Amino acid sequence: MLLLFLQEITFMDLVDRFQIPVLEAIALRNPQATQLGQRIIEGSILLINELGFEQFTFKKLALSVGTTEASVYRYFSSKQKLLLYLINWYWGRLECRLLLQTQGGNPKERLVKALELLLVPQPTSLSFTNEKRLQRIVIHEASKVFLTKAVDTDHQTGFHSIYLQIVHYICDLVRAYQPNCKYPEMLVTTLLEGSLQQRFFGQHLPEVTNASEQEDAVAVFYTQLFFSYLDHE
Amino acid sequence: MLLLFLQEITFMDLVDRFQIPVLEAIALRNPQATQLGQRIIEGSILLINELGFEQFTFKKLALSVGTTEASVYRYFSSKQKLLLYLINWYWGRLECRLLLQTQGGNPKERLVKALELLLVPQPTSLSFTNEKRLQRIVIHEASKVFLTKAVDTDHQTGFHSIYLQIVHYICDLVRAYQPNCKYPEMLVTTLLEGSLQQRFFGQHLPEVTNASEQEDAVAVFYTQLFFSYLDHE
DNA sequence: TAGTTAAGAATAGTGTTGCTATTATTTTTG
DNA sequence: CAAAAATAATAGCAACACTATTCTTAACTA
Repeated sequence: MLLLFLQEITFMDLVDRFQIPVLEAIALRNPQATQLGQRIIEGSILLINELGFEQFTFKKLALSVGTTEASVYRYFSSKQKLLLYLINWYWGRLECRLLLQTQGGNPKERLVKALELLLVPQPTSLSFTNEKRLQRIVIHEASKVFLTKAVDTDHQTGFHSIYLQIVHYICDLVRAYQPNCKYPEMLVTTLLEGSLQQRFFGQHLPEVTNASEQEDAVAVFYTQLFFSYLDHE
Repeated sequence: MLLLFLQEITFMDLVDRFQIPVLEAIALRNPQATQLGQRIIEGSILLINELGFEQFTFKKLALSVGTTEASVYRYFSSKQKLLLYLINWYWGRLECRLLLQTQGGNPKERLVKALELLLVPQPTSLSFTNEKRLQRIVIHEASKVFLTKAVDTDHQTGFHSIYLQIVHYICDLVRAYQPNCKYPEMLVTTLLEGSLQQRFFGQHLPEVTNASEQEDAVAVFYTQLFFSYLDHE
């Protein structure tokens, strides 16, 4: 019991302290290393949530965390980079959980665990409200790091490498479970992106989803979809 | 043979002349009704393709079609509205095709036809290159009409009604085929949005999709996914 | 046919955004 | 403690989204 408790602490710690090399390439300085940097991250999560990414500016951010626009530019060369940083932070923690929590068991069990981690919002040691806000940003803004003129150069620079790793890792689990699967990548990204989109629809266009009907509708639907496709052949 | 030819012409005509009430609410004036309006539409398709929506401005558009920024604002109150117009134009023509081409047959046949219309790019009477460009805009920019702070008011105003109608129509086909299906809306939007996203990945992040492997991979995958889910229960 | 109206276009703005160069201040470290 | 490095503040610029106002031309009408 005590051991379990200690493991819990250690695990939370691991996920949060997990070093993500990509993040250092995205930011000009490491914002976690200074007090101002941390205020910038905290403040940006609050403000992007409040205003939406389009209305969010470094000037407004600077005002809200008590600094100047130019100082924010010393950490991030653009607001797009800041968003990329936040999104990668989120994916980085998901990847960490995936690697730690899908080690044991047979292929099916590992897949089921992976789907749970993807589809069910996970608790963290971040403050509850901050975690909710970051999830809201992922749901509302994550696609915007792809849907930009800079995708190709961002991709070349490796800014999306964590996302690629996650997709690749789950595809390997899929192939271990069902070696005949012809389109594992499509299946996995359909799940990843689709589940986020359904949560967006649930909040804003409830007519085109069933996400608002039950708490776990998204997880249930995509798990069924996933395995009925894999078990069909 | 002659009759078939005439029918072809009439059909093309129908799709293109199809009146879309939403479009009139989105634009300040009907751009199809004046020569300048048509140049604005044509020019915006070219320029959004070239620059991406973020870099696209009314000033650049005005320059490229030989008018002034203020004149463009007499047709569209913002560049977001112009994008909404283009995307709704695309959905409008898809809806028209759906209504015309999925009338006969049993539920299964109607569903198969509907999926084909959704998943396989359709020829039109627009110039081939212009049609390609509009499809590229839908793939790269369509989500941006949802992912904005104005979703809720846009939705209330009915700016997304064509999209809702399409989803609703196909959901009815799904229910006719498989009355027990618990999550038809999720299934249909997963297909609609997923297929666009896979084409985006195919062009920019080929590692996370199988869309680039064969010409028809997207259509094949989503058709399989769709029916293995519906036939599973 | 002269007069009224309205659509269309041009001019010239306003306020905001994204970003940078420069200078000043604080903190770190040899 | 002094030099170097990190951090912050000032001020500014070009571009952007959008608007108010005026001018021009075409269309209808008495």
